[in-house]
Amino acid sequence: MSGKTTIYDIAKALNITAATVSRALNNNPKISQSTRKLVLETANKMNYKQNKLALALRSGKSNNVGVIVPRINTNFFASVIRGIEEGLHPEGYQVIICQTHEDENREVENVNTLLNAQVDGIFMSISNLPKEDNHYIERVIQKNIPLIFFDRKKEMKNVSSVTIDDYLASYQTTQHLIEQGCKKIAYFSGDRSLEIYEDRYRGYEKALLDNNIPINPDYIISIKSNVTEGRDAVEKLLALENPPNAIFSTSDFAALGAIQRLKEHGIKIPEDFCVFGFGNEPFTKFMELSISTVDQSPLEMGKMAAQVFLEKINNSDNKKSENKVVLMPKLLIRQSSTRIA
Amino acid sequence: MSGKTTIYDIAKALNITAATVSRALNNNPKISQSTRKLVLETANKMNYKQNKLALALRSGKSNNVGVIVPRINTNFFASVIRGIEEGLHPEGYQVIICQTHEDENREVENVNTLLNAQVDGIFMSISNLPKEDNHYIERVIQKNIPLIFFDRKKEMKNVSSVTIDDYLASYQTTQHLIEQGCKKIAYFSGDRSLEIYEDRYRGYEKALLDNNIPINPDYIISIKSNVTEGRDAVEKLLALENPPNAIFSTSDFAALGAIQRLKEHGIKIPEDFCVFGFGNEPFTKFMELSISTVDQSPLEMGKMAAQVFLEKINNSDNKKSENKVVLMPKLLIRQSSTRIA
DNA sequence: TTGTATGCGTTATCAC
DNA sequence: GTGATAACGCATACAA
Repeated sequence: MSGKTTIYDIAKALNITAATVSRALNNNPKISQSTRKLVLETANKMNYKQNKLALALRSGKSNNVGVIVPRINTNFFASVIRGIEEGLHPEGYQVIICQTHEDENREVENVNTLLNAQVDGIFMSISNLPKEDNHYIERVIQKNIPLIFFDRKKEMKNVSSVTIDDYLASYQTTQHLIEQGCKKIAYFSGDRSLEIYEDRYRGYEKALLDNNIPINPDYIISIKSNVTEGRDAVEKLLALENPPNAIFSTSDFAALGAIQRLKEHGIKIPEDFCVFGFGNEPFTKFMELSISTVDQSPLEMGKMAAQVFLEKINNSDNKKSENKVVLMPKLLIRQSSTRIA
Repeated sequence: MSGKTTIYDIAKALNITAATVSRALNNNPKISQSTRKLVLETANKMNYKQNKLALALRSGKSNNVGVIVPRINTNFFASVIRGIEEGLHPEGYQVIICQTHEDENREVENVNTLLNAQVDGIFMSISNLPKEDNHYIERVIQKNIPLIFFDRKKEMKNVSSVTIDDYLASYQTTQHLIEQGCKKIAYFSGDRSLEIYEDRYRGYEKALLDNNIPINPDYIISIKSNVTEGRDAVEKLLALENPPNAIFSTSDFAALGAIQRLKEHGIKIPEDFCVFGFGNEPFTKFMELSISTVDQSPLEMGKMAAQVFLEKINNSDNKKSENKVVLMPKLLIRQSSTRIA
């Protein structure tokens, strides 16, 4: 009783065959009520549990999906994963997580591992730069297993994606800052070889253009998403002959660093200087000076990604098609950018 | 070439048998160098990838472990999971995540699901109250698959655990507050039917006792871990005839809510009132008034849990034994509780 | 309605 | 050193 009861054990106990047991367990119509009941009872008595591994091997369907993210312990990624899990749990899928640490070798390795594990789908937020070598991704598509990018996507045929409209978010944010009276808006950019950062940059650029504000290359600073880089960037900006009076940071952490450093310089926010972040990290709301930011609705993004996956799975003719879902960003205008009430 | 190449395909291509291919692939000593090389080459050419599912079924080892947490998107749990993943990845294990949403039915369901998926180990942070019915946990132990509790554990035979010394953390924190001149220390408690919260309460109690400070039942408030509950609790405390002059909150979020509300009442922190949190949520450090808190080193906790699991797996004689690891908490004394420099 | 036989992809145990 | 065969646990096509 301790180990594992199989359908054979049940069959033996009932002097019937394993096939019949299997049918009874699976509510197969071709079976008499009496034997079904009998099987169900003894199965329960013998504490039978289906071995998903055997089922998976037999059916070619593991009921597992893989999620690949740079790291799991940031609010954004953790929340997306939560959304995916919640969307897929009712359908009986389990979620396997993989981290890349922004290392593209790890990304390739993770994809292969998931493929070998026979997952039924892969969700991923790109880490590596969009090089020419997409061989490992092609393999996924060829195997005809659904691939869904979220947030950091790569434009590809036959690959679905769920993202927010980064261009729009960026455009609206820049527009907002201009309306607050800021004409000299610095921009903290992520790596623009990733689509989301390129899109955000274009939104910023376009908004300035539409307002007849020239682009100042000195105001464009490439940063990594952490506090220190935000602080350093502020130093550079304040050393300029003509320093800016606002920062739009594509990272909340860098925005925080910027605010810290600006304050240390005695600059008043938002009176003298506006700051806008991106990502709606929990701390942005909690600060005494709350930080304006863009909400990416990660939970909804995850749930939507789950839906996209399920649709692909259920419409087998649809499997080859792609579905690009673009969610609306939400500007959370808080104290750090509110001059005009 | 698109679908799946099996060892049979390789065997056929080489006019040898699948067994030989398998041996070659697994570096079995009983094989000639020449055939091995040949097999390896064609395997590579045909883009062969081992089907882990078949291997798992055959070997009874899935190379998957399950992690069960109340929710994945809090810094603490996400970081522990990260630690587990990083500790297990080098050994070839994949991590399957499950959420309970603090619902004990979900907890039972998740354990069963993981068992059916034939995971090689289960890591879990208890959600449900330690009722008498531990049947679902017993099943895990009986099946002889390693079970490791982290943080929210349950005292049981044959179950390992990794926790911090909650009693000590709480004792030291209370002692610290007393040393800062606070004799009237309110306490925000979690559900004391969970061991960690009981331990923390005992630490608080003992420190007061050791300092000849009587316990004031009005100061003990049971809260959930969120901002609102912290705010509400402060209201209750300030309405007392003899209100406290410090709060030790076992939740950072409640500590934040408390601070917000205290400030709104014009109470100065830390001059008039000290506040101490628990958990080292990222925002505690970022606040303009940084919040003192207890660091639980979640990353280390996860890595340690991974180690405990690996030791159990590798010493099969050790499998039945238990290993209770207790990590040292770190008090992070920040502005919200620093009167004396 | 039930039983028989087979295959999912591997590896281990025999033989040769 | 290599081949044939069985087994892991399950579900189904085919027979009966």
